[in-house]
Amino acid sequence: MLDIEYIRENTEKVKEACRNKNLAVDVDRLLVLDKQRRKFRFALDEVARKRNELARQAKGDKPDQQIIEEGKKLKEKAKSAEDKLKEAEQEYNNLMLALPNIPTDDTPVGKDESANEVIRSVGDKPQFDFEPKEHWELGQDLDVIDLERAAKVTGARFVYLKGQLVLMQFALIQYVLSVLTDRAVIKEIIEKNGWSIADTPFIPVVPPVMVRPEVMQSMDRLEPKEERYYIPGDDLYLVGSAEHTLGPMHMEETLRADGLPIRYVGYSTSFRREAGSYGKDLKGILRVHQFDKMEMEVLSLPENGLAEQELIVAIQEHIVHSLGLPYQVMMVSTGDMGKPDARQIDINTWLPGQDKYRETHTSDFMSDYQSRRLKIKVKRENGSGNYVYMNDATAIALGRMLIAIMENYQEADGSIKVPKVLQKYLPFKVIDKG
RNA sequence: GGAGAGGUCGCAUAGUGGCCUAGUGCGCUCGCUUGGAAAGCGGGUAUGUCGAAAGGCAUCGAGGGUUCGAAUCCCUCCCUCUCCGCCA
Repeated sequence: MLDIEYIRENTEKVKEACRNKNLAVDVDRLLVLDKQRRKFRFALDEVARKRNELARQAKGDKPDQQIIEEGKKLKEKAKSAEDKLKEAEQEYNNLMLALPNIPTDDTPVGKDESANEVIRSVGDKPQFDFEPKEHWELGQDLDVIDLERAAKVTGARFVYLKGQLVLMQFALIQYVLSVLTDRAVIKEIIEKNGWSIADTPFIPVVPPVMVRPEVMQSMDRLEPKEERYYIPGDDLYLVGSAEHTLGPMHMEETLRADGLPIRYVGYSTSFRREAGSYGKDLKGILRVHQFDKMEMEVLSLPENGLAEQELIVAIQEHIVHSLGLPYQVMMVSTGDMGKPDARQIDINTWLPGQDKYRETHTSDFMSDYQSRRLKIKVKRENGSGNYVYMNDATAIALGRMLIAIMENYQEADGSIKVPKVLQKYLPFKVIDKG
């Protein structure tokens, strides 16, 4: 949600953001409703004041008939004033919720993903003296990915991960936790880039994977609903990311400025219905309904919000790079970015089997768009500031990183070498048929 | 899942229809006092919203209702605690 004062003062900018994000929201109508809403609010307050006065008059005594009559009249007036206000406010709120966040100035403007800009490409693509295979082929041959039985038991786009691949998933979790919880690593990245933000390490969290609808609405992650799994008996949604329950962890709280930034790394299973992706990535585990992921979530002072995103991206790069995977960093354009994003940066990792870079990480700078909906505030000395800035980002999407490792580290015989940084967590250096 | 008890200002508590414009204690803070401190005494100490301001309005877990008038009565929901059941 945007600040109504900001909308009044920067109407053109808000309209431009809607256009650039391909969203149709009637901003002029919103401003009309804003005026109405305040007018009706004032009228209602006036009636309430009169009612309070009358109640004070009646205090202590048995009220006489005149006061009762007067009170009844005021009650009627209050009711109709309230109805008018509610009606205006409802439409106002709907429009407020429909408005997207304003993209930062350095976000490329464009209709869709074709306008995304690659900022940098890092790492050398591996050279093979054989035709590299895709991950599903490798996985099936090594008997570490079983899609057929998963389809039989649960359905398409579900998977059994098995054996050494599972051990590697847990090695990845261990490795990523070791990076994110180490103050020295965070400090080194910050100093190398000359940023002036805290070296606070990330606190590991295993969050709930179910969430209330109204909380998802506050996160602006409920829509499109078709993308979410829903449990009617309990009126709960399954999260599509740990972000969905990490972000609202501090909802309706006022945080101390000296307690910021708060940095979390959540580990959870994520559930996505993949509505609208029929026919896309049908083979393998690139796009499945259930996958495990580690997610960063950072609450910070407003002035540090952008630097926090820079830090997050640097951490993502550190992880991908240390795993020996070639990648590119991409600035996502207005047409492709999320509605609540002010700035979105993706990391696409090289998949030799597909001969393509594919999205493995995303980083969402939300400014105060989510915190305003979630009512997460910060108390400051000078009284200003109000809402915290929020960032969320992939720490590691386990399935997709496994794919990247399988395809980049494959050998001619179909075995897969274990990246160096993971070796200390595993009792083997190669995934093979054993 | 069943039974019961609760949710009030940063914390603790009082408050069973008008004296609540929510009291008291603690904490915090300013001042008096002091060589300095403690104690003591006095003042201040929530958030949102409308307004240029004065000030108004709203908020006692949330939402509805009854009433001239609700922290207080009724309904629905959320959460916490205790006991029982079930369970990794």
